Amino acid sequence: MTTTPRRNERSRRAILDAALQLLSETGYPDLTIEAIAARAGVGKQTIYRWWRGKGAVILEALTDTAAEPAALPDTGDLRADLRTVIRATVAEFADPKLSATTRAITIETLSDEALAEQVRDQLLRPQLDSVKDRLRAGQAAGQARPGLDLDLTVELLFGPLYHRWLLRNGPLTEAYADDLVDLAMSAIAP
Amino acid sequence: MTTTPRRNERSRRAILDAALQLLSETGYPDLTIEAIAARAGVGKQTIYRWWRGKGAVILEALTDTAAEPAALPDTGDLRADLRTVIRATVAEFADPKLSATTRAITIETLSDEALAEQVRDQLLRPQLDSVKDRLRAGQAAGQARPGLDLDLTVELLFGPLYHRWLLRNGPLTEAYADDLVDLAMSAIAP
Amino acid sequence: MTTTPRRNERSRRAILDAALQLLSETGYPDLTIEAIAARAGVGKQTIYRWWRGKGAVILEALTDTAAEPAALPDTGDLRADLRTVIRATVAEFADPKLSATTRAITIETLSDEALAEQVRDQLLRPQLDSVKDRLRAGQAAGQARPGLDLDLTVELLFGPLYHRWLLRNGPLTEAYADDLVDLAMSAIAP
Amino acid sequence: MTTTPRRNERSRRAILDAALQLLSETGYPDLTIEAIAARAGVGKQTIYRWWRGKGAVILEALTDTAAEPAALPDTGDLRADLRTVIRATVAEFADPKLSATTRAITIETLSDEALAEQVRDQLLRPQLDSVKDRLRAGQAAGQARPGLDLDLTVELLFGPLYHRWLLRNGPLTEAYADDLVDLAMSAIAP
DNA sequence: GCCTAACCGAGACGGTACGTCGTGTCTTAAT
DNA sequence: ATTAAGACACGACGTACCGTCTCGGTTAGGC
Repeated sequence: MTTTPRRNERSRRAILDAALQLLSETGYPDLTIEAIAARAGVGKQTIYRWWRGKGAVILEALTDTAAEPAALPDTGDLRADLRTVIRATVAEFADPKLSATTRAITIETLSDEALAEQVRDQLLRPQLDSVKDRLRAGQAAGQARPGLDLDLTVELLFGPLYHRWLLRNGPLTEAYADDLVDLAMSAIAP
Repeated sequence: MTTTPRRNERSRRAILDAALQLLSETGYPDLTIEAIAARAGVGKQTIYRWWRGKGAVILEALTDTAAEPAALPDTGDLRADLRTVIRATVAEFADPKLSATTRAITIETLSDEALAEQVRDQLLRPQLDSVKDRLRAGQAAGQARPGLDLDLTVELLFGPLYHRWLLRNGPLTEAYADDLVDLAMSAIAP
Repeated sequence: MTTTPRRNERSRRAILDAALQLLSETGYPDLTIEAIAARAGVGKQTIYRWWRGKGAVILEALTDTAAEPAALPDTGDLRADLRTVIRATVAEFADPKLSATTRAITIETLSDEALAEQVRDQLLRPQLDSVKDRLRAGQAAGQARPGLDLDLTVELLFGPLYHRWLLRNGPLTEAYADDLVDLAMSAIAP
Repeated sequence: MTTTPRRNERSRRAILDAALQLLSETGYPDLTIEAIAARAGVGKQTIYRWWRGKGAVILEALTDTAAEPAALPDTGDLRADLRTVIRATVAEFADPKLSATTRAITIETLSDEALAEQVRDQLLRPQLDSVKDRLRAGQAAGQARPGLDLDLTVELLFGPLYHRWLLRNGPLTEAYADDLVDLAMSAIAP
């Protein structure tokens, strides 16, 4: 029987808060463990003891805060509901403040396979799955083609969005969101 | 009359070559200016004199090497031609060796606006534009809807691909490429 | 209550030893912090943490080693005793090996006021004071004029010596030492 | 027959002037060839072509400026004349501005044998010799002992002075100068 | 008065060391 | 046993100068 780690919750919170603060202040590449420890009033060791690196800290900070599963509305109108979610995502990406954390975690993801899995499973999948569920309901309601590969379809909606955002390949506006949904819908609708 | 900067071409090549070598050996996060300079037999100052950081070096190395515009084939069959290009891109992303550089430059892109612009204009746009041209030809040939927003359509093809690759959201196989093209085509075709 | 600086004595010794070694090998101007750190198996930061520069390191190395107060003999014959000490100093200056450290610290002294004070108080003064004491005893014994300014008199003995050494203004031999003492004695004796 | 070097006098002057300026502004250890060249509006090569290093530049600047042989007065009173010259030297050393150059050249002297010789022959010896001449005249006039080693005697006068100055071993005042001369005179006078 | 070498300014180059920063580990003292 | 604090070995950072090396442009003899 393993002894439960006598972990200091006060320190944990201070570290996660400090990390998010510093992230928005200095940007991810300039974020350091040293600074987090100092800001949190915590020894560096305490961070290294419980996390594998700054990526892991940020990930926990994120999942800890935005833990809501973001259930998708079902108004009965598939196109409208997709508009709602795509518009929301576009808005989040367009806001430098909000997209900072996503950007941060995405960077780390690119060179840390293990972290990438966690991010995918804990942050990305829940979001995509809720859309997938809505699409499935749409199929049942006859608003989406029965044969659709739903995983692929979800990517058809979010992929272009991430692409434009990451590669800065164009403006992220509400009109863009609507156009994207409309184009995707022509592949989705029966 | 401004004096032409008497830059040493031999050094420039040595630096770019060394950068690409080291990139494939150690990966981007562990790539250092110091190592590039040592490998190239060059003073660090010579790198800092002409580039803003390792991101800029890699970018130039990339654009310098793969400068070919990658003209798209036009067999008359739009779907087949798109399959060709998407399959090729999937193959590139699936190969750890080849995708290392793209991954590298994408990382830097995420936190360097200026670099991002250069990457977009010199690497990304030429690729996307060639596909856009093919789509336009497809419209003329009646294989694509006349009203399509071609920029959006191109993103519809490549976005999901980047999304899956960056976020490791699924396998990158030839079958995936084909399914993606088929799904996109149902939004493209008249 | 201030926390005692938990300084690593092993590192301190390794640094001082390495510094003295390198000093005799390469000479002071070519002595670098980098080399000291490497030789000592120590991070550069550890040197910068505890010393202000290479001058300070050498000073501590010197005071740490040659901490003996060098008590002057008193045979009852003032002239003979002064000969002894001046001959010893001449011999030290004439030996390239031994004078290397003195030369080194003197260089740094010339452009570092704070260091100069430390050198004066910790290395120079003890030596001069022991001679001053001997002179005072000489006065009591009637071998030196009662009215002598002893500080000045000490400088009269050592000044010419340093002058000849620093400015390379003549040979540093035993005969020179004796002549110097004799000349000075004619100003000292009643 | 060697061709006369077609040296640019304008550049030479600019370099020497710049060197002296910078010396008084930044101090000798922070004086760089690079800065001299920039200040003088001259290529670095031009300096390296004609001098062996910053020590040599300063030396030439010094000998070029203070070329006056500084003939010693002979009022018939040896003690008074020595007071004059020692007071003047003390004053020079006490003035931070004036002593900067001497200090600079002395530093370089300590680790450059060849330069040391030049300094000794071109700057130091002329000064000492003029005092030596005065002492010789003093001997003829019966104000100095006939048997004196004049080289040693000169050092007896200047040595303590340099010692006090270099090692910062006490104040450099007019009273000090007078006391020093008086003490030395008691070794000089018959 | 022309020709042609040497000299000039400018500054890029391969290097070395600088002093700083952050890493991840280790040690200490205090809960 | 965990914590805050921070020293430690290490390695890269970006900068400053070093002394050497082209580059054109200019300048001063020798013809």
